[in-house]
Amino acid sequence: MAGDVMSRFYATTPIYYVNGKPHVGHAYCTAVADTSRRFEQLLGRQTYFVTGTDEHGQKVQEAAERRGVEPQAHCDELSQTFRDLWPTLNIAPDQFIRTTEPRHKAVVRRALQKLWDDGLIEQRSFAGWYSTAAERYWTEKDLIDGKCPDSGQEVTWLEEANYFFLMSRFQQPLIDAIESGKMKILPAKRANEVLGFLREPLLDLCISRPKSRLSWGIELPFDDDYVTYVWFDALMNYVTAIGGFGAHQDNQEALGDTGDAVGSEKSFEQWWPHVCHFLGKDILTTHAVYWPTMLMALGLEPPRQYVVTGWWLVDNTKMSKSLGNVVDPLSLKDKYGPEVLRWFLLREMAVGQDANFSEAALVKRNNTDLANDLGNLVQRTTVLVHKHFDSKVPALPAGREPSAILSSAIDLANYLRGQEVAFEATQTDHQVWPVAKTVQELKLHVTLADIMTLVQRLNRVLASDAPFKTVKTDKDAAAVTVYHTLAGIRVAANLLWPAIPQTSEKILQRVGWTRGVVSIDELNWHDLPTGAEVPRGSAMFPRHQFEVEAKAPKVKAKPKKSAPEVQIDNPIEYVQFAALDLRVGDVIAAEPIKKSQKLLRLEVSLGALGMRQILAGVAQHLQPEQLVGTKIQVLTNLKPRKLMGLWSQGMMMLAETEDGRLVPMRPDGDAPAGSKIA
RNA sequence: GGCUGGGUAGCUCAGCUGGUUAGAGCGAACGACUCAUAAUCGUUAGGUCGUGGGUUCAAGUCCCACUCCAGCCA
Repeated sequence: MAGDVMSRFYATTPIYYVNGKPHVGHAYCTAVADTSRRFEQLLGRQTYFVTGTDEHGQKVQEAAERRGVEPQAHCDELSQTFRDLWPTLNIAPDQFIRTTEPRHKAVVRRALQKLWDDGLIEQRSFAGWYSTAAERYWTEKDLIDGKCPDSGQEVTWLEEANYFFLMSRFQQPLIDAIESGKMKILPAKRANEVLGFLREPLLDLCISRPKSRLSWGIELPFDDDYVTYVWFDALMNYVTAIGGFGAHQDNQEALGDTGDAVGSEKSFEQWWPHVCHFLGKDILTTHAVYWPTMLMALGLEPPRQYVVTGWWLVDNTKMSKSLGNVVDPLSLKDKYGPEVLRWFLLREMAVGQDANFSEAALVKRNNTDLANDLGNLVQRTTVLVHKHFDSKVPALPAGREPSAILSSAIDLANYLRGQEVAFEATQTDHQVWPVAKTVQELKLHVTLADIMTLVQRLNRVLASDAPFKTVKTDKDAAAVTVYHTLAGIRVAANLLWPAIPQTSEKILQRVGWTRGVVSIDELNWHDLPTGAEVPRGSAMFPRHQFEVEAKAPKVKAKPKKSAPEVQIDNPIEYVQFAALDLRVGDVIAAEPIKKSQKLLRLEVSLGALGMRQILAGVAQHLQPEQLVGTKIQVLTNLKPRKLMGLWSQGMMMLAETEDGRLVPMRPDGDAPAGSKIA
């Protein structure tokens, strides 16, 4: 199949909207696309990878106005920050496209003209309550107190004519495309979502904005009082980038000589529809509904594949531009290096699901996967070469066979490469799949984990074959082990190249392989030439310290005989303790609750943290007067609970004596309300 | 409110069309080794598989109800 059209892979990211700076969501999606295309490249497919910026529309116009600059100047600046970011993450798009480029505007206008000529765009007048803040119309019943339900801002009654793309006509064809698998959406739950959306009648899409409201856009070719709706404009970039709708000539001019990739008459039909759109779940509808119907209307095939990524969360909250309390993940590339960040993003998150971001987790990934497993393997192996084999890849002595464990590593490598290997016999600890399979399913985290099993297997080989021992008694045996370990490292590094390209290339050098990364078909274990120089080098992945405050003290690791035995019932980790938010509170008010014999209702001030209502079951032990004006200890992050119809937003800490009395825990000395107790 | 998907070991999750003692990774414990970045290798984890019913010779695995969570839609 190699070489034919089916083996092409055109990867796109969304073109990012320039109303803000790049954040980890952008970086993640682009890194996945980059890695995915590199894997496809390894698998022998022709690939092309495009990213860029989306620059028209109201929000950009406003952002520019706020900064007091021209929209174009604003776009130039922000677009550049995106363009400059990718190389620093070792992300290598083939093309960076901007929607304000003439070549793109021309495509949008040609496309609109065609739809207009074909009667697939209609003018309709429309009236409704328009909110400038939300940039949309609302119906009467949407309004809350006569204001915009989203922004709370004033709305104005507008009546205007607009142009509508007759999207509704393509509802059934779209459903068919999804159900038949012609248009594949991963993960499957996202396809379900789209189908769910399509169970309701699909409306036509308003694709124009009157210039009186918005000037920053592409003029409609058939009515220059209007500009194009930003999504219609933006989505077309996927066509422009590969030379569709006559863009190939402009592409040639704009991009220089790209071979026949995107600048020839044939480039578009070569690449379309063999596309894989990577996108975040927040823009699923535009991509999986608007876009394919637009394409169908234009007489083109819908996209072959979508990969919908999830969000990075911090404390289960979406992380994007504005979270002042959190380390900016992107800044961690400066602290730990781009490859560590890439590895973390790709290995930690299952494509399509959400995942939690933390610096501690990143450091752990670095230390366990990269430093301990991979980096240390390279180090310990090459050191043996330097010490015992004259810094050269040892020759394979005749008549010596690799050990069983070593053979199993070779089998594993070939299995990962997709070769038919009787592999089950060689007990793997867990299920491993050929790289091609998991890559096609976009389970990149699984792909990487699977490749790492090869690294682990090689570490096992060293422990089991013990060349550092045999070298003293049977140097040939050691030579066999060391040669194969080097060869195995080469295979692993080559397979890991899509995720950590720079490091991978360094590792190849370190094991005496100077011919660069090869495709998976050519990745023969035994190709590593003997006698090649093995250069000296330092550790590739330094271990990092990142002390989580909640880390349990490790002091008691080796208890001495003299250590007193302490019986602890139900011991907990420090983490569990740290999860409790205990604070000093001032009791401002206290009163009994009518129908309850036990409960007192307290109003407690936590200083800067505000007031809390707390129901405490102490009515039979304490009078309200004994509490008002005093300080108590409060567990503030206990899940609020309703008792006797009242919310209790915390718990008062009490000592329960053996005879059943409840005694309030009171801070000794002067601790202000809100102070943390630890 | 409607639809969809979930609730499995401390944490993150696998468990396909129902079938022997419910799995992996991380963490933890213990042991081995000493070439290596105090790295590596091995052994160990006994969890009412959200709750309650039901179908079946047999159910995390199918059905019903309940509950909690997430997503999509309105």
